[in-house]
Amino acid sequence: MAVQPAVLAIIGPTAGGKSALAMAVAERLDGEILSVDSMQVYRGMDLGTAKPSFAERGAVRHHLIDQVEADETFTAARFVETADGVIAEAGARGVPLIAAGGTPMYFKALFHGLFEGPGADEAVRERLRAETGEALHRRLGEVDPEAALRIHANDQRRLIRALEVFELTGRPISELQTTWEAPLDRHPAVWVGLTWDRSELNRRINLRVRQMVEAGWIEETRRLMERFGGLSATAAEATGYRLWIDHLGGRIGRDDAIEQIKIATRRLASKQIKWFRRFPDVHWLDGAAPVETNAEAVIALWRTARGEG
RNA sequence: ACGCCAGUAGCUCAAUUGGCAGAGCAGCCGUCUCCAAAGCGGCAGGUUGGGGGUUCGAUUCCCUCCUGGCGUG
Repeated sequence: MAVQPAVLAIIGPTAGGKSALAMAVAERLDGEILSVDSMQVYRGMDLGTAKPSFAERGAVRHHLIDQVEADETFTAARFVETADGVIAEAGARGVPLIAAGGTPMYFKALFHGLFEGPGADEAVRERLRAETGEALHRRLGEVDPEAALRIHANDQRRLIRALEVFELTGRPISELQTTWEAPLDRHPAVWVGLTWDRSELNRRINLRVRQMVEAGWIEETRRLMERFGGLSATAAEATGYRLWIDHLGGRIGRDDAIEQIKIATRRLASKQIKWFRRFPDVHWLDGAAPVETNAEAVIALWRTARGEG
């Protein structure tokens, strides 16, 4: 007998209606939502990350939102650890869990697993960061030729990680990394994706960016800056916040910032689409269809997979 | 109307005294295993505003027209 899925995964590009669909499905299945989003984990970064409202969070329980302060660091590994706990606990209660979000890396890590290895070591990284990419690449070539072949000499971030793993374990990273070609089966799940016509999605992105600004995104950034003085390196990677920090510092005009945010968001959507379309066994639905229609289709898939015909 | 400045890739700009027209950003493709809304690699992109002239050779010098900006009337 096949394993009954305990998770319903909803993937798709930003501004594509994942949250609305997840809400609709969660309400009908009496389920809870697991946010698979690398930026909604930061407290106070609400408007810019399109975080669900307090009303929505009151109606349906959300997990993996507001995990740390905006001046702290959050990682894929920490996401997996926390999400594993949420899935186990919801499973024990018999509650359906809807994993929805736009961070492909987190989906990969959660359902495929990260390799067993050492975590980040800031001291080691700091030391390696001082070296040139060429020096790092040469050194990696000596201890792990296979990884050196894959990682470009300019890709300092990955060179540092590979050398960090070698220093900490004495084993090459290429030997430790498990294959990501296998099915995404760490947690049995039903996979649903939303597809979009690109120009239609771009229209939605432009509209949403404008709405976020009108809702007070710049003020939100100002509050974070007053509170922390700056965002952590990871939090600052969120689209938009860095532009607003520059805007508040008088380095860029409001309209220019908005334009750049629209561009960055379009690029984000493009990258998400490219990652997600390689995920196996996804039931793709038209994102432009009414939420009710898609919710019904998703619930039907879910019931079938669970043998609840 | 006259004078000055500018016009080069979708955008912002480069191009030694005339010598194969380049870069950043955007776009497209790819990559991604503890920072991933990040990072990295690649590709494509032009009748140099139009027309004429000088020259072996013009984005560059000359003439003319067009467009935009500034100044004076």
